[in-house]
Amino acid sequence: MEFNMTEGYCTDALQKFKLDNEEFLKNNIVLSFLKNKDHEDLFVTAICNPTIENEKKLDNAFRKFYFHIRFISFISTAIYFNAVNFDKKHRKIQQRHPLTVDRPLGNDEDGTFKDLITDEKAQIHIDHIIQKESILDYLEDPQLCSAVEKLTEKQKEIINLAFVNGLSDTQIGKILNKSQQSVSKTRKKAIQNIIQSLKGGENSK
DNA sequence: CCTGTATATTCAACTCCTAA
DNA sequence: TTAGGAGTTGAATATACAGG
Repeated sequence: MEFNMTEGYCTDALQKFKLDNEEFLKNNIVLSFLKNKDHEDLFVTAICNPTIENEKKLDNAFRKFYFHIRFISFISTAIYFNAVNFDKKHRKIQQRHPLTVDRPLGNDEDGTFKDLITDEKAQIHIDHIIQKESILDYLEDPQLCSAVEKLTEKQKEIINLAFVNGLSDTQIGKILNKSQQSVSKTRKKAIQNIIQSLKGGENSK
């Protein structure tokens, strides 16, 4: 670390400081701070003329500089993790809702990608549609429908079995391979969530 | 009153997701 | 990367109620 010694009048003081604070002057933040000409001047002045005012000026300059560094570091970390989270979320959505395959194949060929794919899971079984009743089929109130739609898949499944099929907690537990207590709790939680949603809807009016 | 059944509650442990 | 919140679970226990 070489200081600006054009002042010349306190070379000894600066040399002494350098010797006494070797480790301190190797610190990256300190080095970075002193790279700025104004900071270096403040630093040299504070050593050559160590009045309270000069030290205060140096302190304030360092505080500002340090805040700036921390702020940039925070923003940079936040951007990084947001990017990671966004990527994770995006991949997940893509996994859950595969991209449309309706795009034309191009290359002068007729048809789309879906014409080339046979996916058993994508087959629509009319029996399933007819048999699989949902509680939503029985609800007319849009707010209530929206509240039910907000529930987790587990909660919706249990609500359906309990209120559409009229099964007991124990029976539902057997079907879903869960304990009766677990079913009871999830059902109750679902109802609480519905009430909460409805209350929220009312408040927002 | 006792017993059996259904349901509710409490607690600790766990996973998953989100925000920082 | 990590802390914290929400959701879920099973075990243990409590409560309600019908029937003998």
